[in-house]
Amino acid sequence: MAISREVSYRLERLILDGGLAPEQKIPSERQLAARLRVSRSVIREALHELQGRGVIETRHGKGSFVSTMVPGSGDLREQGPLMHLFEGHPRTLYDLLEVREQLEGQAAFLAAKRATSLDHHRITKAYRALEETDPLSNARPDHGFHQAIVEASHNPILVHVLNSLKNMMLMTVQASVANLNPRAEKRKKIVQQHRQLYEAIMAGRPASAQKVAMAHVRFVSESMRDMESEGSELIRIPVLPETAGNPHHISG
Amino acid sequence: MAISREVSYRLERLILDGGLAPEQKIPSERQLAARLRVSRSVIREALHELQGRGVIETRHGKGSFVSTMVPGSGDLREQGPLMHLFEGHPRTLYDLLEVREQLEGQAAFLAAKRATSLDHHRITKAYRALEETDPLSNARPDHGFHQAIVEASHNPILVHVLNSLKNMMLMTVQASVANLNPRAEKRKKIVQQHRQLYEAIMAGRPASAQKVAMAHVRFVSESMRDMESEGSELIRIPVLPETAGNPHHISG
DNA sequence: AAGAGAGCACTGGTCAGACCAGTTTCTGTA
DNA sequence: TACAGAAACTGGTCTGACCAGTGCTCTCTT
Repeated sequence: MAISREVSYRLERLILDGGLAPEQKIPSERQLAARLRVSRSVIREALHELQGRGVIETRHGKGSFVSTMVPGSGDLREQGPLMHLFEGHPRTLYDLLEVREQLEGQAAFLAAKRATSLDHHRITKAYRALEETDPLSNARPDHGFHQAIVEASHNPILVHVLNSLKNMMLMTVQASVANLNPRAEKRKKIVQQHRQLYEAIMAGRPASAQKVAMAHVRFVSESMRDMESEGSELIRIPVLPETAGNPHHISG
Repeated sequence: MAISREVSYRLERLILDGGLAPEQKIPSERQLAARLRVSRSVIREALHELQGRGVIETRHGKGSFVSTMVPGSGDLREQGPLMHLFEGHPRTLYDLLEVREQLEGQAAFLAAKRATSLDHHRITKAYRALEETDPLSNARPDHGFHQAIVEASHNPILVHVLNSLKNMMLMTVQASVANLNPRAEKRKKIVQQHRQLYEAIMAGRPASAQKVAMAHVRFVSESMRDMESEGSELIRIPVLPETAGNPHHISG
């Protein structure tokens, strides 16, 4: 599928499911481009599509805003501003991961319990792709692997919620960056966890799969914390006025 | 006005005013750009807008074509993205509860761990209201109690996700009904679970709180299954949107 | 002559970088 | 202190390049 279409879907889901309130400002085109790792053209085309659907409105020099009348958002509207959570607060990322730990664990549990032979096939395929790819160059296989597991849970609600959370994570800078900047020794541990998770699910050991999956997310979370506390060269997109730097040079 | 907007209007008018019939191919992007004397970017953005409005469809390598479906004639994009999940309603409810079991458990766990004295106060107040109300006449205190616990988790993401799930549940018929139609003996068990949950949180026993909360959701789920298999009459009541969680005092 | 295949000429899709045009914020002066 | 101007944002447009599907055509083989 075309990337711009994917992007527009993701943004729409984020807006409709993620509780972004009307009149809420969404990140600038350049920020979105950097975070989603696509060119600005793609972002602009996706935004124009959402504009056509009436999901957002754009004002020259100001930004793009969630439309006041978003169809189907009636129930989530009164959630109040959730967007401010994304603006530079690293805390939110860990809140996200805290929830994800639980849900990824459940997904693994259910996958080990319910996976059909077709699921097994898909998961295996994704796992092989994961093994044979240089993690530094491409994070896609990692996503594919986890996605296959989540879908093997055969719980559409779970799939949907985890998808929303993943989209939210993409809005934070650190998440993406950290995904691509694993230390060697940490990378090794992650590979091991992936293998354990794979084996537990294929062997049909729910409790074990759950435990490994939860440990995996927790490990990722802690790794990010480490990198952060080390004051390593985390690239921060300054949404807050206090850290006014230049938002360039994000792409990897 | 923005040029791309003008272009999309002109094209739409051209199509709708009879110039172009459904399934008819419209000129290529490069041709349009040359003819209207604008860059291809502008054309692409305008086309994406029309795509969002459902006026045209685009196929890679072939071109753009007028949609068979005319805009404005009530079509698919009315319903929110969540609603399609409820098409086969019965199963979805249990998927929902499956996820809730996990997250309510986590919320209870975190609440027992992180609740401040203010949280304790709120939870106690909600619990007292719960005790003193006839559950058959009003389900509000039940919501309030759980809401207070979730907010005491101090994880805004968790609060948000559980709120969304609760809103989803309210859209299913059975959920509301079952909430109001508990058998006497089941009601007794639920009261007991509430008490255990309350005590575990106030005493700061995370593991215990989690266990009880999960058992509670699971019990509710199983009760619904029982009622369903008994073939009891499902009273169809309209969903009341006001019970949707109030965004107040989400501690920060 | 008939068929298969390679190549080419389209189509849309993505990218990079530059510059223009509004808006907001910071800053140095009067 | 107040105000005007300079940054530093925002979206809007342009250019030119290249990638990726599609389908026609022409040639070479059989």
